[in-house]
Amino acid sequence: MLTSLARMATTEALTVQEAADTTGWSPRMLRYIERAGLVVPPRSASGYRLYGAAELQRLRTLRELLDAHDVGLAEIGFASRMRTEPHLARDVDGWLSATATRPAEVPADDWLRWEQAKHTRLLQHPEPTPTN
Amino acid sequence: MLTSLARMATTEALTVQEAADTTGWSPRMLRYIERAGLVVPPRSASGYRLYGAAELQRLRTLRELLDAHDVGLAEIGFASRMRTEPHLARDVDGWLSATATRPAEVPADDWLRWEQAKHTRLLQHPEPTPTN
DNA sequence: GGAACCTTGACACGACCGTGCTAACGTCCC
DNA sequence: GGGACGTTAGCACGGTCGTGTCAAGGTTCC
Repeated sequence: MLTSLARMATTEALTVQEAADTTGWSPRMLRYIERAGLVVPPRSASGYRLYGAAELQRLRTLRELLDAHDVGLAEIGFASRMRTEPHLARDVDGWLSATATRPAEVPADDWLRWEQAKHTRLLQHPEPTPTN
Repeated sequence: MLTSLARMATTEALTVQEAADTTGWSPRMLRYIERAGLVVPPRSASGYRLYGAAELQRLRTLRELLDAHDVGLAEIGFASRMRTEPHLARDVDGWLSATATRPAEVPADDWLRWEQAKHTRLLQHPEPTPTN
């Protein structure tokens, strides 16, 4: 609307609904995203969220990020944790670096089978049927 | 039991139940963990899971990892994804590096408030009460 | 050949994720 | 002062996570 355009020109900040309109997120999700600590807009004196150009950009790229790869807000929230908690990052990376159960005595075709299964990031299609 | 000890000495591999007993996980969880691609033991000709020393060690350290920090299997599964999918890692790290909505015009105490909120990894205690 | 184990598959369940909607109440602005 | 909008809190709902349990069927081994 004209009002929003006017305010944008003057105060350089949008309200939730306006930000929602220009980013494709719903107001509900904008609050949720804030809650997850991913995009936290400043507030007006009376508590209104004020989305500036920076936040809008961030929201759009966030959407692209989620759409591109199959990830959720929780996941990138976790990634964020990994950078702010070096303690955590060290342990997790350390564990993952331990070359998971070195596959030396694996029959080679079995290896291949579970290797593919592993690439289906988590549970998905079951079909393995254990050769019985 | 004696049986398991005997087999361990000879074939160097434990069955699910035995592995469960020595690692503290339940058999159910061992299968779940395998499904998540975190610890995948080789199989016997007839399909039995064979947990060797490497897997057992891995299972114990995994437990420590989860207990130490507040993380779940899904999370470290995601961390694993980050290392095997550089495409993903690049995008996520890139997004996080964008110093989230530079807090220049934030009233400094507000900043502090949402900064702490962010550290409650995701939703938790609500109390903020927006200064109204 | 039978007991004790293994396998997969499924139901169940509480907790959280992602989302929408409604309620109750404050703010903005004409 | 009233309407359009903001704020939070809450219910709801399908989906996933982390678990347990139980069923149906193969294996091991005495």
